[in-house]
Amino acid sequence: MSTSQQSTAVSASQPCLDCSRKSRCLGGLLVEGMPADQAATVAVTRMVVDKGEHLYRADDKADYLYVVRGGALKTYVSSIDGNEEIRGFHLAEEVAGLDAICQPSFRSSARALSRTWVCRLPITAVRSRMLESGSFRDRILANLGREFDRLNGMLHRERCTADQRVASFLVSQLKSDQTDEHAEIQLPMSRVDLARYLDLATETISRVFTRLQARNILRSRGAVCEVVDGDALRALA
Amino acid sequence: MSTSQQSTAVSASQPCLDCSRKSRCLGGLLVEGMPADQAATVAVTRMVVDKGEHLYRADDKADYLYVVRGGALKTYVSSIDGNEEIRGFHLAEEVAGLDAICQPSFRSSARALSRTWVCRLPITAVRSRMLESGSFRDRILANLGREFDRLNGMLHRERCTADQRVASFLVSQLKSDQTDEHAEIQLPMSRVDLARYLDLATETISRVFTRLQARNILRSRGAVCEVVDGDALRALA
DNA sequence: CGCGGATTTGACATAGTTCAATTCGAGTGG
DNA sequence: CCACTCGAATTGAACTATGTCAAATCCGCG
Repeated sequence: MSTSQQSTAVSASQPCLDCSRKSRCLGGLLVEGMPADQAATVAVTRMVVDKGEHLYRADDKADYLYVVRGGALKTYVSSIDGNEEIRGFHLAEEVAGLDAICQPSFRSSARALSRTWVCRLPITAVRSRMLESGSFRDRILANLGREFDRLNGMLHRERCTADQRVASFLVSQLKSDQTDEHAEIQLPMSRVDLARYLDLATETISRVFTRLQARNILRSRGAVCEVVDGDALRALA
Repeated sequence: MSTSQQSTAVSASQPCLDCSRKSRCLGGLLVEGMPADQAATVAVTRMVVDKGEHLYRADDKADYLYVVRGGALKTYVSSIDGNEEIRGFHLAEEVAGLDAICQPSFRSSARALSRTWVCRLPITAVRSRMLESGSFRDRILANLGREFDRLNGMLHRERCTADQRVASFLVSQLKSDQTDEHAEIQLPMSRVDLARYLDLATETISRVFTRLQARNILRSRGAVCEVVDGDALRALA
């Protein structure tokens, strides 16, 4: 992240109006095309969340959704035995809490994996804007659809072998702008969190990484993970 | 599409208007409060689907959603190796295809487990009605929320032991109107389909049933399944 | 009554877990 | 700059739940 200035500060004016990402970001689309006086009342807040801190917790009233500007989040539900079942990671540009648009409260908790910058959007504004702007409504519906796809993908992934789960996870982390060979992935989560996401033991994660490295598909040094043979990786998953 | 086996009885007038379930059913709510002439144009069709026939397939254009009147459906995605990953069963009163409201095409296929009666609702009508009627929009959002919950529940269930998966499935099949003890569940799906739903081998399903029977929690005779000790079953899950 | 698919049972194989021990690596302080 | 330290990651060895394959039994239906 290039942001040296950590702006917890609430901008005097609506922050999305002069945000550099307004054309791509949900916040920008929320105020796009609004009369200026209406846009000014949309209470979007920029926030910083320290590593390990919660953004929201399951059963909290779902008043806001969050767009990640930098850093990374995990969303999880705690099972009866106290373990975190991780349901998703959210990196820059991604939205967290959207599934709660249909519900009064969050069904999962969100916590920062590292210091994370987010924009907080009032759900009421989002809901009402859906009625005013067709393109905004479609954007939200598309996001919901992607959320369904993500959950369906998780269900599929968890019916695969450990190698396939890890491979398909890594493929999903490959940005499309990376040239196929020698792409470098910066994994923001610990092996423990990855294990809780893929429903494997951390030891198994570790063993799979070693195996992939032995087969010259991967080179992993801690959080950095260099994909040596992208095709082989994709073929696995 | 194998429409050949799908017999279609088109009622002369809009079928939801004088349907006995109109107060509970999505179809009824769709036309409720509409001016009579508008309601008449909403093209809801009653259909019968024979056992084994498809209602829709993955990648079909998602023009309709379906309310089950009687019988049972399964929705599934076929994985690369040709196996059906069953994503849900839909019994009477339930809705299938709703997740496609956000997408141009279905992401799963739906097939009848036995002769099944459904009402087919045009998605365009549903989408536009969402803009006109707040209560209808909320009903749809609530259904989408339940769909998210269902998928999250599946994710949780598949992180449990075989006994827990079966137990929690059986508990989910217990109707609330059944007195706790000696409730009888009529399972509409084969052991094979149940296995593909819970991601277990059919042999494992069978063994779990035998185990539960040995512990006097269950008594199963083929498709009929008598819950002898509901509390024990719930405690397992 | 007997056929054929569905279900159950048994014996064995194995992927992944668990527990324990070792190594790595990023901070920290001298 | 080098030793410490402490948690995270890796490796090893034994265990177990579930899968696989094969055989036996059940059950609905012509």
